Amino acid sequence: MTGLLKIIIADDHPLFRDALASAISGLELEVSLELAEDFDSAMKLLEGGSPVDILLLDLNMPGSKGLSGLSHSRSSYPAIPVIVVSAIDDPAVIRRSLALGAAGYIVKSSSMEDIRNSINQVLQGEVCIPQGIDLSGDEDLEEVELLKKMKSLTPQQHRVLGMLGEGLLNKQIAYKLDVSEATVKAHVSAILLKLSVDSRTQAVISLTKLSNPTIV
Amino acid sequence: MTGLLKIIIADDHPLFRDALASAISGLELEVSLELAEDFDSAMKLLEGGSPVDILLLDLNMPGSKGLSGLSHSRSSYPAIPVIVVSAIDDPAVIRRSLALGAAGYIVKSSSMEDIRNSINQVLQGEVCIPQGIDLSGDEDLEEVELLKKMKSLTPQQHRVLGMLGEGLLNKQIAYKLDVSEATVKAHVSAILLKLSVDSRTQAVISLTKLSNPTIV
DNA sequence: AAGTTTATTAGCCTTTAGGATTGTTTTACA
DNA sequence: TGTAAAACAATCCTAAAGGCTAATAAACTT
Repeated sequence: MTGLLKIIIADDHPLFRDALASAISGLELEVSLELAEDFDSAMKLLEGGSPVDILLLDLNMPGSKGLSGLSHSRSSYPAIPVIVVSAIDDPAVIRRSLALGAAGYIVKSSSMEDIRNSINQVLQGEVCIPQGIDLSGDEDLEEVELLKKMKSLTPQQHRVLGMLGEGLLNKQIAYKLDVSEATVKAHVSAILLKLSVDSRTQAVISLTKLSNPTIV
Repeated sequence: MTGLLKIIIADDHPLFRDALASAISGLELEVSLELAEDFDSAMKLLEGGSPVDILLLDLNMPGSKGLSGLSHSRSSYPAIPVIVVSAIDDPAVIRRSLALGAAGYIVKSSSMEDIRNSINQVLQGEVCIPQGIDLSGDEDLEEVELLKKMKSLTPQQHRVLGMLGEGLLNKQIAYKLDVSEATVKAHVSAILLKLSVDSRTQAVISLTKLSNPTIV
C-alpha cells in the first residue's frame, strides 16, 4: 500500500499546475500524478476506480465556482481526501472549506517546502492549514445555514447549481449533462427549494456568497 | 468656502459609521456630517443641492453591491469626491475603484489617524490610497472591458442592475422604483445589451466579478 | 425483501423574461 | 431654444422559467 501513491491535481492555471506537480515530484515518494484543467475532467479521473490518495483542488475552475466543486467531490467520493488550493487566504473561506470536509488548505503563496509539508501531513491523516492564519473568529450564523443547505444538495444538483453559476440556460445544462430539459428543471426546482430561494438568480447569489470572502 | 464642510457617511454598519463619524469629529474643522445607512438615502442626501465636499461610501450596502454604487455616484454627481470605505484590501479592487473615479480608498482596518490623514488629503485635492498596498500589478484586460461596460450604464440602469444583484423580479423592481414593469424591462434589456450578456443571471455574475477580489 | 433516496422523464399550466417596435415626456447641454 | 440623451410606457410576441403531479428505474439501506 505504501508503494505507489495516486495524486490528482485539478487546476486550470497551467503555471500553477506545473508548480504543484514539481513540488510533488520533490517528495521522496513514488507518485502517480494525474492532471486536470477543469472540474469535469477531475471528476472523471476520480471515477477511475483505483483509489486516489489526494485530490488537489483549485477553488475556481471551469465547471466549478467556489466551494461547490469541493462540496460535490465530498458528496460523491467521501473517501478521497481533498486539499483545497487557492489564492484566497481569507480565514472564512478556509473555515468553510474544512466545514465541507476538506482535508486541508494550501494558499498559492506558499513555498514549495510548505506545500510538500502540507501534502505529507494529509498523507498521514492530519489536516493541514496555512501557517499564520487565525481560524478562530466569529462564525456567521447565516453562513452556517447556507453551508448546511449546500451540503444537502445531491451531486447532480451540485453540478446543476454550478452551471447556474455560469449563467447557463436549462437547455444548455441539459445538453451538457446529456439529460432532458425536464430533468434539469426538476433539479433546479429542487435546488431552489433546498436553498430556500425562488429564482435561479437568487441561487447564484447564494452561491457567490459562499465562494467569496465576506464583504464587510 | 473654508467655513463649513459637508461630509456624508454612507455605511450600513452602525459601529463603523460611528467610528468614521468620530474620526471626522477629530479633525480641526467645522464639519456638517450627514449619515446614511443605505445607498438610496445617500443619493438623496447628494441631491440636496448644497455642495458636498466628501462622500465616504461603503462598498457593500443595501441597494448597492460592490462598485456599482460608486459608479452610479460618479456618473450622477461627477463633481462630488468619493472616498471608498471597505474591509477589502485587494489591490485589484482599489485599482477598480480609482478607475471608476474614486478620490481615495480607506480600508476599514485603518487607524483613526490614518483615516483623518486620508480625508485631509482628499480635501486638498489629492488621492489617498491605503499605506503598504502595492497598486501595480497585471491589469486584467477582461476586467478593464467589464469596467468600461459598467461605466456606460445610466444612473437608473445602475440602480436596476443593483436590484438584479439582489435577485429581485422585474415586478419588484418596478414597485421599488415606482415605474411600470415595462420600463424595468426596457432597462434590463439595455443593461444586457451594454454588458454583452443575454440573461439577468449573467448580468449578476458580471456584477459580482467586479465587486469581488479576483479568484485565482 | 421491503423501503428510501436519487435520477430520470413527461405533460400541463402559469408566470416571468426578454426582443422589437413605437411613442411621449423629461432632462441636460450647447 | 434646438438637439440629444435618458426615462418612461405600451403592445405584441416568443422563449424560458418554474410549480405540480406522476411515473419508472437504479442504488443504497435496513
